[in-house]
Amino acid sequence: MANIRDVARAAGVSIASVSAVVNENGRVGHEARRRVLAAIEVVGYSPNSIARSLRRGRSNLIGVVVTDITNPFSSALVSVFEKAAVARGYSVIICNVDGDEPRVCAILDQLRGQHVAGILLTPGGQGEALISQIERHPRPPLVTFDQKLPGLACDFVGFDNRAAIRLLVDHLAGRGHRRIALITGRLGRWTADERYHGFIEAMTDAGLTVEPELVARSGFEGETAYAVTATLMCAPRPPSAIVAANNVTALGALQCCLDLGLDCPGDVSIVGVDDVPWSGLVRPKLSIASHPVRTMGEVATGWLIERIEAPSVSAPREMILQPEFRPGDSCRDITNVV
Amino acid sequence: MANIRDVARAAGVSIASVSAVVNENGRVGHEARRRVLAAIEVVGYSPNSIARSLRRGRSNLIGVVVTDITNPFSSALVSVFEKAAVARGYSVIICNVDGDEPRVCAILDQLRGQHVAGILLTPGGQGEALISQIERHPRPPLVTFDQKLPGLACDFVGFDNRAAIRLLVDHLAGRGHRRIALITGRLGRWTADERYHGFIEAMTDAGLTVEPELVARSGFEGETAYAVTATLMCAPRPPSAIVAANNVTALGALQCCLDLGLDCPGDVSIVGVDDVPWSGLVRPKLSIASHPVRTMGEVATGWLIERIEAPSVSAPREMILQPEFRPGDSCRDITNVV
DNA sequence: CAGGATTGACGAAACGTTTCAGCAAACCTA
DNA sequence: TAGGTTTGCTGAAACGTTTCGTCAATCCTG
Repeated sequence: MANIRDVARAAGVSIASVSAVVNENGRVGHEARRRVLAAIEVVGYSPNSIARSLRRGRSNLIGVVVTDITNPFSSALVSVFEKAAVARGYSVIICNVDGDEPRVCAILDQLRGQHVAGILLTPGGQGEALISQIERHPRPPLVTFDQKLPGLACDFVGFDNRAAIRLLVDHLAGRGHRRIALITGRLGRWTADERYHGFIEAMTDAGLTVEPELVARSGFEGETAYAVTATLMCAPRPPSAIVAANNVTALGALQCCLDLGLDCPGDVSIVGVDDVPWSGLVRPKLSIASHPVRTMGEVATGWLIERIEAPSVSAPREMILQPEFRPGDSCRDITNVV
Repeated sequence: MANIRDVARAAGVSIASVSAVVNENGRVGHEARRRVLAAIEVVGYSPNSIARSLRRGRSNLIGVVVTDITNPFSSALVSVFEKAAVARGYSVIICNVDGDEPRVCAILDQLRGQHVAGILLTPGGQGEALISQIERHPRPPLVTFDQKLPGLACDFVGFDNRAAIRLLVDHLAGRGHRRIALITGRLGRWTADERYHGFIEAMTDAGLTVEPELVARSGFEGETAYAVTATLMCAPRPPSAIVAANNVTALGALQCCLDLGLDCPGDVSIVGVDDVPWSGLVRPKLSIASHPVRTMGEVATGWLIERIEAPSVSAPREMILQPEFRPGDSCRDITNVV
């Protein structure tokens, strides 16, 4: 493949001039520029971005770390992010981690070795080892997304998890539900903790009591949600409504109820956080608190690229987006007290 | 960040020896190796992969080009691919293209400029300009996936689209359906064409006639499928069954029928190609011909890395995986001829 | 018109790695 | 022990850029 030297030779100028033309910086005369552009065309030159990265000390790669790319939440994020990054001349390296912290640390090390220009991180995991690992080394610009790492000073784009749960609880309470169950994500993660506390708060504010046996711990996957739902619904006094901590757990819960022969919303009402693209086809249609992942992705990308290109050290920013209640057909009114 | 020179100095050896230790090639004595490893630990060295790539003439990046990352088919592929690639020491650059050919060409150019080690390509688009662009330049190892580019000599991992449609048509015909509609993807693409021809063949073999007004052209998106389904079902003599060309179109068709107040399978049977992860929650559960995307992804990754690491020019390979029929609740028997 | 400022172009030094040729020492083999 | 082979290690040359300092030529300005 033709390199900058070939172009210089063909144009009869120095390689420094070619570089100046290509990068549109430095001073180049009119005639020289013309000859360089022509030569580029002739020899079919395109800059070697590896050499450029080496010289510049950083690449044009941005790493995006997600916990599960097959979750529609992640793929929506990647989709938004990739588009915005490419439009600004960056390429996106995707790193899938299964949520365990050592793996995330290893990935971050690897990204550092690649000298990526920036990192968008959806942490997953508790965060302690991660934070210390992040703070130990100098690091490229970093924006954390969705999962907050408390105590780490960096930009964060997130979601008001408490408000989301509150919307759901209020809706159920308003329709007369009193025995409301919660299926949480793995506690210890910021989002799961927030949602858990949001549940406690909202229940208390609504004058309802949180019954410990109605708080079920699940992972973020549909399978575990399915299992805990079975336990919930087969208990002597099952709840009249279930609040699921995220999109996939809501679906798992719904599937479990259907498989148990229960009618939703007849026998049990189910609500969840986070929309999914095909939600219109799930019957009954779930009532949800929407999670504006696309907007969040756009903000995060903008912030990250801003930090990459203008690395003036300004204070970490934080943006928390608000949920919106979207009613479906998965809740019913409770008129007579159970 | 510490570089190889720092390690050499700390260990009291030459940088060539450090390199030999790090890459586990070359001859290094026992004592020297020990000192190098210790020094690496002390100075906190991790190799600069940009410099390495420059010297080696290629990076450890693999590009994966998909047409729509939010389609579960794509994200399953990316998930499988990323895992396998990372396990072998590669990183994955993700490139989302919206299906138009010039964009794919531009992306390929860019990947070439990045000196990626290999490319996994899910073409999208007709292919003529693409093929000529691919063949014009020297290119890194390339495996095409799902969409075949007829005439391009490179590895291909695909799916027996004709057989998939045949399974569906045979199933419907076996249950007495005679007026069977087809919703195709965009014709001109290999997969869509294959499915179209598979439909014609299977119908003919089953002794059924293909009625032109029952062959509807749609894009690959749920929205367009929704629209053409409306046209199909509102016609004077609607079909008793619909064969949808892919996962998303099947969902679009189903949604349309439900919205029209039709019962599925009571009023119309619907079948589709390709599974989706949440299919268990769509009611009625669709009968489908499964698309083994995970297996396909594993084969493709293996082939690509094989070509990267042992670039002996062997003949292009081709692997076509077979569908499997998975019955759901979206079909009924037709006993009395309509 | 003298002197300084600006412009246009260039050579060469980095960036951090891999790898090849070379060299001394140690090791065989007959 | 002489000759050749193997072993362990090293210096230096690339890979293709960007960028800095230098320099001549041209341009102002008073």
